[in-house]
Amino acid sequence: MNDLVTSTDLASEADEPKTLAEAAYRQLRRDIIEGVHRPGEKLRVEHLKDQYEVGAGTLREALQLLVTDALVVAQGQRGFRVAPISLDDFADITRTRVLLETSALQQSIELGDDTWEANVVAAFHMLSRAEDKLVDGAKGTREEWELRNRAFHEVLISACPSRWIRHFQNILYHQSERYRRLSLFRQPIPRDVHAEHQAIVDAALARNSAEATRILSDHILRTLDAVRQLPADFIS
Amino acid sequence: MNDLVTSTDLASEADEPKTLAEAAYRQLRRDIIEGVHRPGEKLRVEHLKDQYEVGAGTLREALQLLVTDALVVAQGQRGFRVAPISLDDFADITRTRVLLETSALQQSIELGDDTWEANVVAAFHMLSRAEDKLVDGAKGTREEWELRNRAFHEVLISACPSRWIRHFQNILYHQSERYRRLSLFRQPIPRDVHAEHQAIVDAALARNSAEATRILSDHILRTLDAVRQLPADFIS
DNA sequence: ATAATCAAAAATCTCGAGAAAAGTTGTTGA
DNA sequence: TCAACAACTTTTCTCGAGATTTTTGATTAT
Repeated sequence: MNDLVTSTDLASEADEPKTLAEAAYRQLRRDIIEGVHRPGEKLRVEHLKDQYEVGAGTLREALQLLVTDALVVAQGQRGFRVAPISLDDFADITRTRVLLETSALQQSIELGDDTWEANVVAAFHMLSRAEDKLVDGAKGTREEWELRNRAFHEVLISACPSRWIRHFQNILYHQSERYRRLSLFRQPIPRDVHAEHQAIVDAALARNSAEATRILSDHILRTLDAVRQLPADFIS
Repeated sequence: MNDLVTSTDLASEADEPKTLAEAAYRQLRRDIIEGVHRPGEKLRVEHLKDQYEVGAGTLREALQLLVTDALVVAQGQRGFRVAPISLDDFADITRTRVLLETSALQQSIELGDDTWEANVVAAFHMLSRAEDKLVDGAKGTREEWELRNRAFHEVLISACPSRWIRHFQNILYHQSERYRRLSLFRQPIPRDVHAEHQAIVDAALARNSAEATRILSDHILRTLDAVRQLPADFIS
């Protein structure tokens, strides 16, 4: 049932890294998203090439790839640094996500076939299971939940034929994931997220486009409100 | 009057290239957009490094930067090639542009101040002048028109506070520009584009958001219809 | 004490050569 | 004649050292 979903992103993602540069890229991306490298931190090639066990030029390429995702900024002749964060930026990311994701969902609902429906309920089921394990608080369950949450949102819009919207949505998801992890967001669990997901699934399967996009919109925007109520030194 | 506009893109663009890699990147981008390197064409590093007079590693970096703009695709261990084109892709690009650009215009109309209005009329004036010269058919006037057309569309949404929307819109504009130049589109001039631009300006200054976005939407989508009526070997 | 100037140090950027992989051609055997 | 295998050529990928640029720290003059 898993392989119903086929990854057709612009930057093909799913498969194994075929080159050292790409491997370093993925490790670096993971470390940045998880906050190992702090926002605004300078990324010195000479220092990192040992840590990631690649040559200088190779690491350089990995950094360039991260510029694509806007997780790293390159400044002229002054090297690289981790993209800074701000509340304004997160608000921007969230609103843009709403714009893209609602449009994508609308098209998905319009065009999705039986297989899409099956994928949606399957992904929702996986996510629900992950939520059950989450209350126990065992280690690694949070990681699992993040993955399945991402998969759920991805499957929802998987029937949207626009590769560009999915591409941009993908970038924004990485961005907001960074904010989510960086913030004290590691709090217990998001609110009654389960009910919201359930409502989205119901509306989607009922082909109620207006309702589904409305709920999804609220769902995404709620994370913005949550971050707004965080301590001010969040920007770090 | 010109410096009213401040470039605040994610990937800062306006200034001079500060590095060899970036210089090569811009030349390559220009050549790809103008069709010097055809869609699907293989981009061999060994051959291009002489042509652009940089080292192999440097050219490699330039190619990576182009992957960001989705003008070049990198395949695992099999080098780079110019991103292929298709009618479906162009349709996708155009529709996504409509989604982003109308949203941006709506916010611009809502938030734009006097300076924004001044920039809009100024850019429109520059564009109109370029159209006048265009009928003479002197060389280089087409280039000038493209630049000012781009500037006009950029200024229109310049009051949109979302850096992300402007960033994505920027990428898509490059993409559609490639299609426009690649196609036989070099035809006389787009239709009565002037009247459409005029109508957009009027609606924007009247703060008639619904009207302005409707016209802009039609305006962008019309280019899609034009391409649809091109010979089939357009995909080349 | 503050500001400007200049030299040392660190980091980035660039390059060409060597290692690994992919693609091509020619040969052998059924 | 066709398919499979092997050696060769081409291309990509990787690495470390040298050249430029930026940054830091100390010195001097106002």
